[in-house]
Amino acid sequence: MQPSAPLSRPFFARPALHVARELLGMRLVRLEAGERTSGVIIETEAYSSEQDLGCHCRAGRTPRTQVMYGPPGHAYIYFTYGMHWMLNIVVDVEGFPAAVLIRSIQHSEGLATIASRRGGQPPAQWTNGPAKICQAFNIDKKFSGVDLCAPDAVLFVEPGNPFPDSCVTVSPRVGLNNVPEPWKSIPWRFYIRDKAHGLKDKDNL
DNA sequence: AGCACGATTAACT
DNA sequence: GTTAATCGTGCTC
Repeated sequence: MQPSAPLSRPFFARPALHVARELLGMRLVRLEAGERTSGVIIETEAYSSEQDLGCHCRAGRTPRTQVMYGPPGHAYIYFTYGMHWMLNIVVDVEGFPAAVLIRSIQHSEGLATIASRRGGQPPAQWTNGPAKICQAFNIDKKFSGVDLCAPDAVLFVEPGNPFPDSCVTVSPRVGLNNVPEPWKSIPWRFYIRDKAHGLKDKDNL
């Protein structure tokens, strides 16, 4: 498979639910010292608007959430539980706060590098969580606000093989234990139902 | 200036 | 199933 051009800004300049669903099957790519590390996105969550009480933007514009109000296609990175970084991609139109959290990927390139950063965990545990992806790809606050659509981006998303709806499960978002309804249960999480079957015959795995 | 909590993970029992 | 780790952020005083 030839390397393809990264997804450009119009892909991200749409409502969070659309982008979250369509990112499934796309490839998250990290360039580091000339090496490619990548994986197919298999789980995402949508966060959208100040009315969404599960979204950090419920607090409005703050130093942390500022980037979510900016142009789409940039990285929104935040730190939680005193030790974990999370990668989101800013979506929707500039001025409207929305982002998609990348929760899980199926790693496929740069496996030796990923293994070295994942502390002897078995491969199935390398990138099956938002903080694990950031650890595996060496992503932290230095990526806050970085443009994933820039010509020289070292973190971006490539087109992949889209999953049909038959492979996709929709559910409430994870970890919003103290968030009031309806936001706690609103089905804004998208993931591949049967990873083994869903990823069958896909490239570069 | 102080406080409670978190879009999690790994290591326990 | 339970819990410690660990600190930035936003809110209250």
